[in-house]
Amino acid sequence: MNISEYLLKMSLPKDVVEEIEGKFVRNKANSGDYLISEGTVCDKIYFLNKGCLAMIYERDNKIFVKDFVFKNDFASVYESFLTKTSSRYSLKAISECEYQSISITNLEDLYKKAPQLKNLTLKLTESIYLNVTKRMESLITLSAEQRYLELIEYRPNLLSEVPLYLIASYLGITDVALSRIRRNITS
Amino acid sequence: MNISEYLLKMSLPKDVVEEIEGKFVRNKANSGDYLISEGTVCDKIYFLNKGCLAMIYERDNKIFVKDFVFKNDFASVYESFLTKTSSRYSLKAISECEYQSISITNLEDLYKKAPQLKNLTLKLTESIYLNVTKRMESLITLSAEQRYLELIEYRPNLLSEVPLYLIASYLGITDVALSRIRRNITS
DNA sequence: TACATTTCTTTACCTATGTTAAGAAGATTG
DNA sequence: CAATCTTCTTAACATAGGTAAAGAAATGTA
Repeated sequence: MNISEYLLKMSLPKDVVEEIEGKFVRNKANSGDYLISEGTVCDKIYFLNKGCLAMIYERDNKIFVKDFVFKNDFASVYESFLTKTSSRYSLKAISECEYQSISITNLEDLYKKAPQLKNLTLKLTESIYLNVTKRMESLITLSAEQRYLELIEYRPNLLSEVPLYLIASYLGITDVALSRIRRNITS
Repeated sequence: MNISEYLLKMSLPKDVVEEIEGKFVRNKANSGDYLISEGTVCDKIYFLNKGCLAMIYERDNKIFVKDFVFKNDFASVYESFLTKTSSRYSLKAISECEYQSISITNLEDLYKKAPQLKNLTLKLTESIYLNVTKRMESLITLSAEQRYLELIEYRPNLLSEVPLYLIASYLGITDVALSRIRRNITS
């Protein structure tokens, strides 16, 4: 899947989609590469064609996973992108990736030519808002075990694509705690 | 402060602001009143002129506070509003409140007449996204005590306007745990 | 294939927070 | 003002999850 198919699904007209597609630059990343590094301003929006990304935050030898991005979805360090301030997160490839990206300048040009796109941006912002909200609710209302079960039900491919210590971090627990939880479940 | 002052600050032209203001209906609520009840669709956006609201979720005799709303800010059960599905949350007045509200129908009419307003909506969605994100980060990276200290620094008026057991819930802990934390701090 | 590195699991011990229950303090109502 | 209800604190005990360290398993590399 490429970005055109995605945009057509969102019922944008074909000519607009072609213009948008043209502004997106194709790229590859190896596992471990950083698309965005902590401390820099994220001035791009990415669309992931293949592979898996993690938005992470490193401190005191610990790693905090803010979110995962799977293929056929958009990615950006939105706080940095929206506020044009330097990002507290890195966007890191955790497998071999293929992606497309567009700069904020090109995106704003497109807004002028295709105002419908602003709707798309609004929808994307809404969609990531709904995601963060759901996750926050899980953190407050569920136990770590419940969150883990919910996660693998909701994103079954996660286990095969992402190392457990990153999943643990995403759940807000240590790898040791996750290991314990997994043992309890299988027994 | 009323909604006009707020909108003028966001540099919307005066005539647009007046039209918007006209579509907002003024209302009052007593402490304990529900503006929106769990299970209904939230089809309004509120602007709080006075008082304090809590977005809550009740289950098994427990109460989960999703967010507080203070005066001079907008409120809505956004997931319900955005997706037009029934809300899992209630919006409850926790003090004497005065507010203004606009229905989604009227809001969409305004979009047609004043497309700039869509920008405002985007900005609001972005702003609540930034809030939820910040809170989720706190939940993952900080201890309950750190979250409490951060909260009272960031929202110093909270302690005087909101009962502690609601603050505890917002922090993701019990009232008992918060009481312990407060004792440790003052000693 | 052998060695090195990364990821995962296990153990032992520690701490923060949950649960339940009781009482104190404060607020509300007849 | 007394009675009632709500909120806050404290105590005692239970449990989930953290920390550190070690080894096992898996993966990557010379």
